[in-house]
Amino acid sequence: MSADPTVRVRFAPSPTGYLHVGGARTALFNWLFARKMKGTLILRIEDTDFERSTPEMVEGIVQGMKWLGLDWDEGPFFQSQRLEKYQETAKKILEAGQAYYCFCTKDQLEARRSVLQAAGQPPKYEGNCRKISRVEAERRIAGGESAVLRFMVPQGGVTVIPDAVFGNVEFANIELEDFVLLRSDGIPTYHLSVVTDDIDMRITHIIRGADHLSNTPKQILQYRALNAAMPIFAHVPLILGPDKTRLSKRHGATSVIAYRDEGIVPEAFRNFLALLGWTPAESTREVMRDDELISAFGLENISHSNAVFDRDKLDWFNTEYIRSYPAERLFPLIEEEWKKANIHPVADRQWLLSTIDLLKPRARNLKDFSVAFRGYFSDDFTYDPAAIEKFLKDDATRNALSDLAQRYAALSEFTEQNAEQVLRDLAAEKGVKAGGFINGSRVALTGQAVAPSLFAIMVALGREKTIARLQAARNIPDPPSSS
RNA sequence: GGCGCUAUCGUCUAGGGGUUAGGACGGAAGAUUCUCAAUCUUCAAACACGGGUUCGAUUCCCGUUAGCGCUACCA
Repeated sequence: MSADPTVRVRFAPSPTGYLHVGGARTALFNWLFARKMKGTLILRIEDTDFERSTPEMVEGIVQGMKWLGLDWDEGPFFQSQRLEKYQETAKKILEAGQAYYCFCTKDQLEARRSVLQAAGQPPKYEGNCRKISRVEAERRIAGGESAVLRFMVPQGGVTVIPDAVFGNVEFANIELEDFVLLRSDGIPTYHLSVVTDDIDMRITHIIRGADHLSNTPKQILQYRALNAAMPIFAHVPLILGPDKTRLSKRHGATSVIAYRDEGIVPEAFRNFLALLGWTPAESTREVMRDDELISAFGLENISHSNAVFDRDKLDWFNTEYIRSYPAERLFPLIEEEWKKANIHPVADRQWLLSTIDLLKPRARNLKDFSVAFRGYFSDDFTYDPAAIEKFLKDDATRNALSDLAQRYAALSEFTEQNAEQVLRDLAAEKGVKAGGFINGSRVALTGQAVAPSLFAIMVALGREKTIARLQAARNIPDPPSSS
């Protein structure tokens, strides 16, 4: 598929207060498609359910999209501010003879539904008010009765959805009920507002979750009634939790922003999300940058089946990105983590950058730089009890580290080579393996058993801190004996 | 219940009438001995079930089962 600047797509979330994972993936696919085609991405907030929507809730969605680096070209538009448009469309459908007023009350409808259900019938609205003529309906409305406007679904035939991912999907019209277009207070339902806006905004491709597939015939019917050009539909499978049910709070974080707070790099999250339900036609490599993702993207390679959100794989992507990022790029993200952890490194930027480079091959998460690697950036760090247990529990080693510290103090030049030589000489004199001192020193210096090469650490920390921490090893409390 | 969608290792997936059914994450084992959550090597692990069609089905068709979705004056 080649660039087509007339392509117009939209991401149309309802304002729930945050951008959830499924929504983010839909937004991402729309974004990838728009960027690939050099088309236009529109952000539209579907806030016609006033009871559940507030303007502030949009902030969470915008924040999530910004974090993910998904920019849009038009909007955000708010459906709550376009109410007249929906009334106009409703009127057109009414004029076309494809809608009618319904005076049934909620209670009546509910009662009828339960009767039908009890009788084993599909609980759909039976169209009782179809027989009320328009003049009579208008007279009753003028008389103060409240009514909804329903679409008049054909009572036979099939509506087929030409879907770019699922192919042709057919629905028998008889299965559809005469759905509500306008509520009794004049507010449109979703079915009316999407169609109105998608036509008005000249949307060419509707890329959205597969949960909308079954609703699509209702929308196609409206396009026909309005004699409007049909967009291309592309329904993308849903994202499931590990138990294969729809992803929800039960499964952990559903808000995209929570992943930022958990130390995930945005590009890693985006890469992971892109590959959930889509695979590039010919690629074996999974770590893909923006431009690769964009040029490889296509509706035709979207999967037909739902995908389970795999946290382990996300963490792997995160590791890959942290490792491959230059320290410069990691720096602002890590600074955020330091701030949150109350770490204020006193060092010049160059030192910080090179230390980040030293550490990043072993990082899996941005939080590592403020937790496991805390000792590199702050003197206020703790010792991992398991590390002490493993490498630094006997007094002989601890005392030897003090000797080592003294020799380092006497050294004319403190380099990796010299530091190693001194340590190995000391071990030889004491008739023990150097490894014991190396591992013990590592724990004394960083509090961790997992770390880069010891002598690189020493030089990074500098002679002063190295000596101080080696000497402090004697005073490290023994780990609480655990069973 | 009705309608729709889906079904390849635990997970994401490639593949497709004849293949040792491929890759990635995760898992296991080994190497390294300056640690490992690093690195390298190796291994285990899948075509849901039943019928067709066919010389031959994991692949095509039908059914069953299961999962998911929709079935509102929610979106």
